[in-house]
Amino acid sequence: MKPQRLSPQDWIQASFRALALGGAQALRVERIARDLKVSKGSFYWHFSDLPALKIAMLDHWFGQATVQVIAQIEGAGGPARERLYRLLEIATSDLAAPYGGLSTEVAIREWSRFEPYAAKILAQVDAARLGYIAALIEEAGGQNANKSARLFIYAYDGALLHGADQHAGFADDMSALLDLLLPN
Amino acid sequence: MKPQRLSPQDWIQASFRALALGGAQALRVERIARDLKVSKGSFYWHFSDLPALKIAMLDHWFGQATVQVIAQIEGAGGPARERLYRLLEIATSDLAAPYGGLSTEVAIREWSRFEPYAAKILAQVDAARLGYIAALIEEAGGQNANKSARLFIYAYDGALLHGADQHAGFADDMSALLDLLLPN
DNA sequence: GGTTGTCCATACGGTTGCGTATGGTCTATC
DNA sequence: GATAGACCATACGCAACCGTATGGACAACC
Repeated sequence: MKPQRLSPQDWIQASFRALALGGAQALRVERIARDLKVSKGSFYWHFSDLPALKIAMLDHWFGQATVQVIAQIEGAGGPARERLYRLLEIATSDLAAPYGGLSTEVAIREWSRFEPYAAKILAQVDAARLGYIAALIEEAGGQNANKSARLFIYAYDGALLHGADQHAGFADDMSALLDLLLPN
Repeated sequence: MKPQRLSPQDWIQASFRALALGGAQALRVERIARDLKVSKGSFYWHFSDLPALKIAMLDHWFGQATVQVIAQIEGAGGPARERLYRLLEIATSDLAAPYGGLSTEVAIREWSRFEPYAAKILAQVDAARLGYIAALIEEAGGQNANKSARLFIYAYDGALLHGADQHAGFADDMSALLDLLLPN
């Protein structure tokens, strides 16, 4: 074993692992350091303190959770209805949350209940997603695009909260809802 | 001020306040003791340790979250569709969560992600609710009662997760979904 | 091959929280 | 009004964690 040589990105990645596995409460310097087989002297070299790491995590997640997903869907093109289903595919895969699966989503949402900056970032992500989905629904000819988009997002996040993404039938349930919301 | 004289129930109630305000992470002996203007010597008289308090909380919540609500609805009677809307009313009021509003629900759901006993109780609550709602939907003539009940619960809990219960239009959104799920 | 800067280990003081031990106070009961 | 039990305060040891201070290891560079 040669001596570890870490970057801030390594710390951010390990922190997302800890977040997904143990929730926001697991974001502790010494715990993540142990996971990286390194002392916390390393951490305080790369970051000024724990809040700085959290800000870096949230800023990183912001790009991951909105810009990248939307760009991926829009890049492929196709009619709105098809793009909605593709959104579903991407969301139900773990592409949108590379650091520990969909539980990252839920963890950040809990996190945001008591950490103002997390709440701020999450509000931006939610607004971006809502606007994008509402636009897709409207383009697909759905009625009450905003309300439908809200319901869809609520159901999706509620299913995540229930851990339904680990059950079979999750994708079926979501596409059934989409069929209800779009003109048959 | 005469000297405090507390019961285990007082501790449980104060603990639910702490849970709703600060999440599962706020369930600390000394914090709740401060809230009760009492030292932790009192706590360890009424409970053996912190896990014992948590178990008492969850057992208490179990009755509150299922039995009482269902009994209240069934007691009033009426056709299934009407009972579903009454369920909505009760759920959107704070009757189902007397210790700090709907955020108790969300807090327990976070809590259950890392506390096995909380997960066990929550699973029982979820199963009871799902069965009850599915039965109501079926009685009201809805198709795919189980899937519809799942979607309804997902959307409801997702809305709670988003804090939508504090926005106007929450009840409207939910009843709109119910209209989609029931035969028009 | 000495110097400089990057990256990490170790040791320290301070805080917070758990659970225990011990003693105090109030109440009921006789 | 003395006694027993219920209820609480205080003080202690222990562990986890934060942030800082200081020094060591290693590579690059001249």
